[in-house]
Order: sequence, then structure tokens, then C-alpha cells
Amino acid sequence: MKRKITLKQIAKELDVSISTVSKSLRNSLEIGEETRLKVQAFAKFYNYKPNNIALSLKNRKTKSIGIIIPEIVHYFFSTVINGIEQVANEYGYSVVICVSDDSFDKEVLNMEMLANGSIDGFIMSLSKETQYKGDFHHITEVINQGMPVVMFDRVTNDILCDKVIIDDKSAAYEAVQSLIDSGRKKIALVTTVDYVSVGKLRTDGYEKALLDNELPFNEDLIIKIEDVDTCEITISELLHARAFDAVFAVNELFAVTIIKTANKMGLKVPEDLAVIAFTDGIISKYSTPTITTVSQSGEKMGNKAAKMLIERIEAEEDDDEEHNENYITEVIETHLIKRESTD
Amino acid sequence: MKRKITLKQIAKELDVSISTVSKSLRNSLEIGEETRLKVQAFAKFYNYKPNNIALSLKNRKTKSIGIIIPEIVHYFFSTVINGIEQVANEYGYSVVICVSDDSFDKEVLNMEMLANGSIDGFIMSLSKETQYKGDFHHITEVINQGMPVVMFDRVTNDILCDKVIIDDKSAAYEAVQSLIDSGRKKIALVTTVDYVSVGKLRTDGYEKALLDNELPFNEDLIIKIEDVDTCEITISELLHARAFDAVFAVNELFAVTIIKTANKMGLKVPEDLAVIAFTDGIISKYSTPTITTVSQSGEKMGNKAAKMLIERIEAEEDDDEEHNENYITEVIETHLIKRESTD
DNA sequence: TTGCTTTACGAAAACGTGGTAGTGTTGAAA
DNA sequence: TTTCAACACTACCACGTTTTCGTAAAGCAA
Repeated sequence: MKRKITLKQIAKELDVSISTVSKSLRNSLEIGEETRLKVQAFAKFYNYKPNNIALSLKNRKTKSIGIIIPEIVHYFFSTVINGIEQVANEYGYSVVICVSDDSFDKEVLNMEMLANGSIDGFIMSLSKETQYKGDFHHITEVINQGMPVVMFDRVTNDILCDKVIIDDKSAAYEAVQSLIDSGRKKIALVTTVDYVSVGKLRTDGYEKALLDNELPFNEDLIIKIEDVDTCEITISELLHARAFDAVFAVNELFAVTIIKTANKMGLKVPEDLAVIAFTDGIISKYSTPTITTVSQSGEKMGNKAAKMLIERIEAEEDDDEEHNENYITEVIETHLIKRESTD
Repeated sequence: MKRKITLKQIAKELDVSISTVSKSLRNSLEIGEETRLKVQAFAKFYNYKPNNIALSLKNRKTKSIGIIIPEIVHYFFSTVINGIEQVANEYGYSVVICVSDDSFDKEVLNMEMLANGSIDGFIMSLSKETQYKGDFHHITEVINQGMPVVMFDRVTNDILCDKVIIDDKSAAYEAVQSLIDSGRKKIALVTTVDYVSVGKLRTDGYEKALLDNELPFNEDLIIKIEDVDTCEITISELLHARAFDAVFAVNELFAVTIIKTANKMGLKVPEDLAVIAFTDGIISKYSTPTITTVSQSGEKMGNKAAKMLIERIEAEEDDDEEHNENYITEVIETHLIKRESTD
């Protein structure tokens, strides 16, 4: 077992100074060719690679970015990570990932863990609990320290920073409109509890589509679900009453559960019940019937977020102290992917 | 914007030495109470946190572990990450994730990027290309530098290190046996190309189960699929010929595609065709019918792998030079989760 | 006063790197 | 012989921390 070799060891071995070694390896003209080649050969032989940690300390840059997300076993979030990773890699950055598990405390802890020099910037999506509490001090703190932050998907207006979102409201509008266009009149919205920002926006879009088409907006048709396990019961009751002929679900898990429930009751999808889901995940592609979805490209969001963050990071290098605060909110376009669950 | 405060700045501000500050904050008895409390108060006020990078440099530990996986938008791998993350967090480690995209070059690049001091150890699953090439020099190199490596799922015998796997062979055996027990005689195996180590082992288990039950082992019933898109065609041909009455698929994507193909042809699952899949992912739970699977708990694998790695890392602290090479291969148990696709 | 121990703190090295500034030697021009 | 530049290299600093060693001042006994 040979430990990684350092400049110092090379210097000692070749009986020159550390600076000579350093300069030789960076091909400085200060060093005579003979010495330079000798050093280079030696370094190559021992597979010298500069120590990243030392470099980070010196340059005050780690070339890594921190990602904080609520879940990782989650199609959408993992595609976002994928998108981030691609861009990060391209620019020579590593990504370090922390999962908040939708817990406020974990989110804070994770941010503190990374904020002490480990990374150059954050990309994050808020945990449910954080959104519920409305406490963002950990984020402001980090930003005040001059660390760039990009938020995506689950964002908040209370924090000024770059953001990448989709236009949840108009995407929901489009989905509901397409249900209306195919003749549906009683459209239910299956959503999560209010404090998750995206749930709220999608509800707004749903409502607007109804009103624009002069359809009644009926509170009873908004089904708020906190736990997916309770979904089935609620749904089946409403289906029994034939209370609706179409469903817009804010995620594909709800959608597939609804379809299964409907099937059990002998209802046909899409004939008796049309279903559209938000988030184009793997379930929608492979369920029976396949589910029409509003795609939100996690990969694109990740790409964009990473680009924004890295630009911020590298911009700070120049105008060291004065960071301009013209924050951008990027909106990623969505589109409806028609599949078998609608007609 | 206030940059993070350092020991030096505190020292200057309070007109004491850096060492005094450091010691005060670590509650050293060397420092008089008055000074100590003064420093602590000041540090608290300015929210002093030691710089992780500096600590890493000093202690030669980064308290972070590198994960290299082929894909991240992948149910199994993301559950493994989740498992790793849980344990890592518990022990105060961060995880930095690199995706090899099943490419050898990326795998090498990523490892080199992380190996220069950024992390204390690796947890990895080999890329397809690496397994195909059989070139593991990048891994041996890292190990030779004294960096602990734990491999999981897609491992190789050519590398000596800790490993976490499931008993693919006996798990496959169990699955096929259960098909036989329910009266199936012509059982097809839908698998990937050979060089992915797990595919090979599952094939072995399949074969053994057949032979043990004195069923013919027919090469034609082993369907090797490289690309999931070609799956449907191959399958439908064989189904037409009624060549088999049960399928053991090595992943759930194959399984669901098979079921859909069978349905299209008017065949009923499980009556006409029983299906079992490896990997208990999200598709199996939500497809129609739900799919009987061999569960391989990614979370448990991740937990175990992380524990093994961290133990190695922290063991090295003590017997600094001599690391004992009694590597362990941990086998995670699997079990059959019966769902609707079998009777 | 001298010699010894405590108390309370500071200086400096170390981790590994890279850049700036400096130093000493050589050879050639004045 | 002196002076100056070119050359080839070394010294030193900074990044932020911990830790070992050192030491000045104070206290106390003889």
C-alpha cells in the first residue's frame, strides 16, 4: 500500500525544492528543461495527482455543489439529480447529496453540515415541513454568507435567490382544459395538503380552467390527500356517487391508485373516468392503461439549475465582494403527454 | 454579506492568539475562564463554525464517502443510495455521488476525480461496460492507495474488497421453484446479456431449479435482451407459439412489458402466463396485475455497505499502516413477494 | 533573593498546494 | 575587473485548523 505521493515527497526524493517540483509540473519556464522533465517523469511514475483538499483550502473553492432534496427514491427528484450531475460533471464539479426526508430539522442539519466550506453552492427543493413552518432562516443565513443557492420545484417567495420551476398553474390549466375539451364536465382534483407550494399552484390552475369554461367550481371535488394509503377509500366513495367523470391528480401515485380503484368498481378508464396526472414518471408509462401526464422534465430542471448555480459561482470569482442580486426565476415548459387514460 | 469568520479573525478582534481561540472553543483547561468565556461568546455571536476543508486537510479525513453507480434514475439504485445516506448521516458522513452512465470511461474519470483526497472511501456498483471489458485497474489503484472500497450488486471476483450482494442464484432458484410448484412446466427466462454478473448468476439459479425438478433445460427459452425496446417483438413471437406458460424476468421492466404483450394477444396473467420479476420496484407494485417479485432490499444493501465502509475507514485510524485484508462478502437475504401475476 | 511550580497564554509546525519574490551562479558586455 | 542580465532554482506566504512545546508572570516556600 503506497499512500498518495505529495509534492514534498517528490521534492525530497529528487533533492530539489517543493516549488521546483510544483513549477515543473505546471510547465513553468522558470525551470530548466532537464530538471523539469526529470520531475515530470518521476511524478508520472508515481502517479502524482494534486490533493483536492489542499487545493480547495488554498483556492477557497471546492468544485462541488450540494443538493438538498426531500427524497431520493422518487422518480422526479432522481431525474433532477441526473440533470444536475450531467452539467456538474461537464464543468468539473462533483455533487454531494443530502436527503431531508421532508424533515425541517434534517434539512437544517444537512445545510449546516455542508455550509462550512464543503461546497461552493446549493441546489435545493424545500421539504414539506419547511414549507409548512415557513422558517427559512437556514437558507437566508447561507445566502448571507455569500453562498449561491438555486431552488427548484418546491420554492418559496420568501427567499430571494435563483429559482427553477415549472409553470404549475398553467400546466394544470392545460391539463384540465384538455379534459374539458374531451367533454368532461365533472372534474375532480386530487391533490396534497396546501402548504406544499406546488399543490397550491396546481389547484389555482385547475380552478381557473373550470371558471374560464363556465363550469362550476365545487369544493367537494377537491380531494386533499396527505397519505396515499387513505386515497383509495376516499376515492371509492366519491366514485360510487358518480360524483365525477374525470380526475386531475397532482402526482402519478394518486393517479394509478384512482385507476385501480375505478377498475375494481367496474368502471372503465378512460370511458367512464378520464385521468390525467402531473409528473411524467415511470408508473404512468407502464401502468394499465398508461396514464396521460403533464410532463415536467426533471432533467431539464436539473440542467438549468446546475448551469445557473455554476455561473453564479464562477461569476463571484471576478467581482469578489459585490455580488449583483438580479436573481432569475427560470420557468421550464411542460407539455401534455397523451396516453390511454384519456380519450 | 459577511463571509464566514475564522479563528484568525476572532483572534485579531479579541487581541489574543489563534491558539488561545482554538483552545477556548474546545474548552481547554489551559485557558483561563474569563478569556475562554469571552472567546466563546464572541464566536457564538459571529456564528463561528470550523472550516471543514481545513479540518479535512489537517486530519486527513473528509468525512465523506463516494458513491459510483451506473444510473440514478433507477429504483433499485436510488434505494441503495437512500440506505447509504441514512447510515452515512448517522455517522456524520456526507455522500458524494457520481453516475457512470454504464460507461467505463466515466467510471474511471469519476473515481479519479474523487480519489485525490475528496473522500475517505468508495461504495460502488460496476458499470456494464466495465464488466464487459473486465478492466478494473482504476479500482485496484484506489485500493492500493489504501482507500477502502465496498462493492455492491454488480461486483467482480477479480477485485479483493468488501462486497454486499444478494444470493442471486438461490433467489432465482426460489422464484423458479415457486413457478414449478404452481404447476408450470415451460418456464422462460428473460434476462440481459451475459457480462452483467448478476444476469449470469440468475441464469444459473434458473437452470438449477429446472434440473432439480427434472424439467428440460431448453436454451430456446432463455431470452437475452440488450435493449428493452426489442423485448416486445421477441416476446410476442414466442407467446404466439405458446412456447411457455411462465416467465421469470430478471427485472421488472421486462416483466411489465411481457405482461402488456401477453394482454394484447388476449392471454391472461396469471392464468395463461405466470410472471415473476427480480427487483421489487415501484412498477411491480402499481402495474395491473401487480407483479410477484423477488425483493432485493436496496435499502438494506445500502445500509450494510455504508456500515462496512465506515467501519473500515475508522479502523484504519488506529492500526494506521497495516490494514488487515480479511475482506467480507455480505449476502443480503431475499424473499418472494407474491402478488397477482402468479397463482 | 533564589528556586520551584502553576497558571495562562503564544509561537510554530503540520496538513498540501501554488504564486510571488528573492537569491545565487554564470557568462558576457562595458 | 566590474556590472548586468539571464538562468535555475529556493524561500516564503497564505488557506484554517489543531496540537505540541515553550515561556512569561505570578505565587510560594526556603
